[in-house]
Amino acid sequence: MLELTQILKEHKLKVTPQRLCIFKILCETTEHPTAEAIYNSLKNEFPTMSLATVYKTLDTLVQHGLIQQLNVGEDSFRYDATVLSHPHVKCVKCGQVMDIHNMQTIKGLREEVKALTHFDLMHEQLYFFGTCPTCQKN
Amino acid sequence: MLELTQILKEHKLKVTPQRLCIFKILCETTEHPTAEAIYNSLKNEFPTMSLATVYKTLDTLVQHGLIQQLNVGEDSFRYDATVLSHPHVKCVKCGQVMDIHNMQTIKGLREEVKALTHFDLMHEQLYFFGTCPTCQKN
DNA sequence: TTAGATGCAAACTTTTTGCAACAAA
DNA sequence: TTTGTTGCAAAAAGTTTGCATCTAA
Repeated sequence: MLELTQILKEHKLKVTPQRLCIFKILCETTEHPTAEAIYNSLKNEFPTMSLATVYKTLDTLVQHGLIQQLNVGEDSFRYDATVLSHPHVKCVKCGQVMDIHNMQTIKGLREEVKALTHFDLMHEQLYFFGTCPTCQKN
Repeated sequence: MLELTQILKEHKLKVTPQRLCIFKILCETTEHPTAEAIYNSLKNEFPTMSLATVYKTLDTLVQHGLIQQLNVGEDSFRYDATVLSHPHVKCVKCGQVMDIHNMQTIKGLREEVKALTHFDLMHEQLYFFGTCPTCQKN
């Protein structure tokens, strides 16, 4: 928590309990929650917290590069505290979204895209869809 | 147009002027339009066309695997008549979304994801972001 | 003290739904 | 004739905005 306070200060953001708590939730979960999900897991601790504040805070954190916004083909956005670009895989049965880290083949992929399109690439969003090991058994 | 009629019939879909026209627009463009954009380009020719019909038609076509829905991190969905899975690249300056075909490195990517996650993979959505050659010059 | 954040309600955007009239097969 | 489609309006869902109050610095 002290560390998160520090990070917010470094970005010249006022350190409020609401911000800290939203940021903390994102850092501690691997579930890539939506704004609504974050709001629901917070409103016990912060009964006066409003969904608008969640959205404003998430927007602020995205603007400062502290979290990233995901778009997994759903009707709402998800958020991820891991800013380093990494692919995600979503289970079409249970709906969970998982990170995939340490991919070796991405570098080659980027190079091929660059060669084919002549774009000056900045970042990418890679989403895979299928059935997770648990759902495969059922 | 005859060909599109044929395709709709093969899927046991009633062939209406609205459906044909929406399907045709998607087949002829490379711009990955949104529902709204399709509606706008149609309402001169079909003054009674409603946006709800566009959405219903797009949904029907997606369900039958005749088009695919894209989610390029925007607030609305785009649609693509090329069903074969292929990556897309979006210019962060001018906003255009382009197809990338004939990627050689995707197969290796899929295999690595499969090995790392043990998911039974079905499809993927790969989006790259950067500056297009035209915008680089400006 | 002051710049900026919160929280409520209202607005806005995109997409979906209900249903009566209509058109393709 | 029957089954499914269209088109309107209303609703739903997600997100943003305006503004008065409040709070961190």
